[in-house]
Amino acid sequence: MTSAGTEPAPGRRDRKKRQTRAALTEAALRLVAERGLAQVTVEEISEAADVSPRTFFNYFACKDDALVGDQGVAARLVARLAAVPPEVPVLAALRSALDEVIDEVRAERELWCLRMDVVTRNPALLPRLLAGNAETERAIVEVVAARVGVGPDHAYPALVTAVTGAALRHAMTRWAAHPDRPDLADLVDEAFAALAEGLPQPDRP
Amino acid sequence: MTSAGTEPAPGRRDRKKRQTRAALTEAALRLVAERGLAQVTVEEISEAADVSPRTFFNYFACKDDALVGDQGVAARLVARLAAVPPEVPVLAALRSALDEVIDEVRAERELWCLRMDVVTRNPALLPRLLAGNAETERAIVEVVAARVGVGPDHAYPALVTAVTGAALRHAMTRWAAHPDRPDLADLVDEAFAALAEGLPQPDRP
DNA sequence: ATAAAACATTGCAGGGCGCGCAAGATCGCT
DNA sequence: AGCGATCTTGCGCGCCCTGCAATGTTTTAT
Repeated sequence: MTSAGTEPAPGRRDRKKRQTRAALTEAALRLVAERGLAQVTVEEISEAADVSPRTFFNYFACKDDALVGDQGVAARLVARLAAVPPEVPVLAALRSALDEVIDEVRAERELWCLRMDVVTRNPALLPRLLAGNAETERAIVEVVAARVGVGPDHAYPALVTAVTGAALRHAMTRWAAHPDRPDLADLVDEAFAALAEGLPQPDRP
Repeated sequence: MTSAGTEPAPGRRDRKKRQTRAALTEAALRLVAERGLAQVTVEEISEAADVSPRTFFNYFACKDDALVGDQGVAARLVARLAAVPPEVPVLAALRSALDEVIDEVRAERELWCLRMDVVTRNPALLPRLLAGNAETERAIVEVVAARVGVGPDHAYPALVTAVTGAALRHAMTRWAAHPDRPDLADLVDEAFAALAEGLPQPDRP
């Protein structure tokens, strides 16, 4: 069956593209994790992925994108968010929609460990992680606005999007910092719970 | 030793440096606001500020830094935060410490309008605005940790820092978007109030 | 099956960025 | 005035990123 879910047909071409893209990101992450961002050139990454340096830029607009590139996660997040029943509060809905992202992290655990390692060592990359670009943020803002029943120019949707994005990135950074790697879902839950309660100060020990 | 207030002694040299730095940022902002980020070269900025292109890089590590460069705002914010009485809750303390930043924005209103204009048109710059770099964030995290009475590796300080940073950037973006430019302090207050209340959904109209 | 259209990869050329180095100018201090 | 520290500048270099045109491969249409 070729008309399975939503995709029209993979085709050899698309498969090769995905392969090449994956090879480039993996090569980039491994090399940068080893030597540091500045000590790795696009030429070396392309070499490791066995493509021409010019081809690298057919896949990624810049070197950083090979490390934190989105790969359509954002679009799926938006779709998932739109599918959550409208009566669910916004924070809970966002948290629920993140389950899919968390699953993807689980599915490619090693790669994500590498990625977070690279990101924590190059904090300039952090904001670009997961919904870091303007287009994605805008899309999420619109869906959130629709959920709460206000216009997309209202302050609330943008605030919630920015703040929850920060909370998510915080949870992922924490996940990467712990050597024993607790479940990412728990860390995200903690952060979202703190948000929903107004960031109450923890009890002094 | 001229131990007047806090500064040792301005001196002609420092004055010239400040002048040059200011000239570079202003030139950069004006040119980029006019033509767009990609259509302005470092050479043109340096030309407009009447220094050599090489000198530009003695002041800023990259082109972007001339647009969103910190100028020590972060250090003052940290100092200010440490000066807030310990019994004040963290969110209120952060909000209070931001008064100084808000005053600086007021003092250089035109420049900040330009800057926010540039930032909104180039959203990749947004995270680097006001405490966007790793060192600054780390400093704020430490002060917050000390205030709350937990270690700097506890999750809470980092979460609060990341989230309030997002809220501040949200307020500034909103400030820039409004043609009538309401008082920035009010927008920051709104955002912080929403945070403290756990981001309650607004009433549907 | 064969031809045509569509697309991916590559090399080449080039502008711009960012930095290390060393010479010259300027400033602060005694 | 003179010395040391600091700042500016020119030069050169490697790297990033893009546009263009040629080649080869996959897909589609006939």
